[in-house]
Amino acid sequence: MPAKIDSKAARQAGKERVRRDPDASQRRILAAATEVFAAQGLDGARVDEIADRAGINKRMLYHYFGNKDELFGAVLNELYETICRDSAALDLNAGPPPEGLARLVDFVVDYYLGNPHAITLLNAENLHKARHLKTSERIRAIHLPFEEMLEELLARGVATNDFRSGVSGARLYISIVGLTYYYLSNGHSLSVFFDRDLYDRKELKAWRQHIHEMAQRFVAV
Amino acid sequence: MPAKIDSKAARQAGKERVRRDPDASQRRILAAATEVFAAQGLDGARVDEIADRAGINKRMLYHYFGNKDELFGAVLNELYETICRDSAALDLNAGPPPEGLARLVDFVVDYYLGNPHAITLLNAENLHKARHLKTSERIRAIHLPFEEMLEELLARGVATNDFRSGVSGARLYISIVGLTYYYLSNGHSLSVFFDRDLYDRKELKAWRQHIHEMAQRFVAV
DNA sequence: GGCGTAAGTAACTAAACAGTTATTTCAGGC
DNA sequence: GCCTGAAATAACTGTTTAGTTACTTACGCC
Repeated sequence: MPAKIDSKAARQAGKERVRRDPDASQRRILAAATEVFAAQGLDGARVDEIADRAGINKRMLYHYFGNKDELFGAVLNELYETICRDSAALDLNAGPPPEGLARLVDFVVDYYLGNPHAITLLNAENLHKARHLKTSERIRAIHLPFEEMLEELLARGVATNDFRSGVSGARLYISIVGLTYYYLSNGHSLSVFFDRDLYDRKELKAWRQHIHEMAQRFVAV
Repeated sequence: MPAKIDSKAARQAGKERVRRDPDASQRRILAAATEVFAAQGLDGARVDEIADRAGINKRMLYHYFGNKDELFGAVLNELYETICRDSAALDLNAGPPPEGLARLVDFVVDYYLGNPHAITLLNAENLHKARHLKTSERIRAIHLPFEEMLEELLARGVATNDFRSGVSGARLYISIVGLTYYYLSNGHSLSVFFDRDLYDRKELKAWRQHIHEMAQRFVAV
C-alpha cells in the first residue's frame, strides 16, 4: 500500500500545499480579466488567457463568474463603481469656483491617463450598447451626488460672477470627458493624420492645457 | 448520354445562370464587411456572416482580399479615404470666417450622424493601435490639403478680427470631432448615467448647438 | 479526528471558426 | 466552336474556444 498521497503542490518538487483563498482568487480573476478585456475587447479576449494570467484554473473562473459575458459584466461594474466613487470623492466646492473647475478637468485627465484600461473597456461596452451597465441600478444612485456637486459649483460660479448662468453641468462634464477620451482613445489614428506622436509628454501636457482653456471659455461670462 | 448540364443556377428551379461580375462582387464583399465589422468589431465579426450578407461564396472573399485581417484593412482604407475626400471637398473659405467654422462643425456632426459605422470601425482600429492606417501612405497626402484649408480659415478670421490669433487648427479640429465622436460613441453609457436618451432628436440637436458654441467661444477674441 | 462543504484541478467535448481543396462554370480571344 | 484563365461553388480540415465532467484536496466545525 502506498504512503499517504500529498497534495499536488507538495508532490511537485516538495513545494508547500495549495493555499485556499477564495477572495484573493476572485480578485485575481477580475484583475486579469480587466487587463485582457481591455487589451483585446470582449470577443478578442480568451478565457484561457485570463485564467492563466490570474494563475487559477479555468474552472474557478466559471465557478465564481458564471461565464465569459458575466465576467465582462463584473469587470465593467467594478470600473463604473470606481469611476463614480472617485468622482464623488472630489470636492469641487472648496475654494473659488474657477479652481473647482480646474480641479475637475485635472481629475478627468488624470483619471483616464492613469487608467488606460478604462477607455478600451468602455469602448467594448458601447459596442454592445452598454447592455451590462443597463442592468446596474446602483450606478445611477452613485452618480447623482456627483451631478449635484457639479451643479452647485456652477451655481456658486454664477453667484461670484465667475461663470455665466444657464450652463448645463451635464454638458460641461460630457465635454471635458469627451475631449480627454477622444484624444486618448483615437490618438493612434490622429497621430498618423497629423504626423506627430500625440501620446508624447509634451503633446499630452499641451492637450490638458487646451481642455482647461475650452472649459474656462465655455463657462466664462 | 445525358443532355448538356446547365449551370447550377439553371438547374435550380430553372433560374437563370450565374452571372459573373468581379467588380460587383468585391464591392458587395466590402459593403457587407463594413456592416459586420462595424457591428461586431474585428474579432467579433464572422467571415461566414460577411460572405452570406454579400451573397457570395466565402472562397471569393479569400480570393479578393487575402484573409480576414486584410479585409478589415480594406474596409478601413475605404473609410479613411472617404473621410478625407469628403473633408477636402468642403469649402471653408467661401464667405465670412465664422460661417466657415459653422460649416465645419455641421459637416463633422452630419458626417458621424450619417455614417454610424465609422465610429465603431475607428474604435476597432484604435483598439489595435491603428496598425492598418499606418501602412497607408496616401492618407497623409489626402489629409494635408484639409489642414491647410483649416489654417487658412483661422488666418482669415484673425484678419477680419473675428478670431483671436494663436489658435491651432489641429486642436480645433480634434476638439470638434472629439465632442461629436465621444457623444455618439459613448451615448449608451452616458444615457444611463444621466438618465435620459441622448440619441433622442432634441438632445442631438442641442448637442450640435453646444458644439457650435464651444467652437465659437474657443476661437473668439 | 472525522465529516460536510467549498476550493481547486486535469482532462475532456462539442461547436465554431478561419482558411483550403478539388472541382465546375463562364466569357472572351482566337 | 474550342481553349484558357478567371470566377464561382460545395464540401472539407485542423485548430481554437467556451464551457463541462468527474474527481481530489483543504478547511472549519462539531
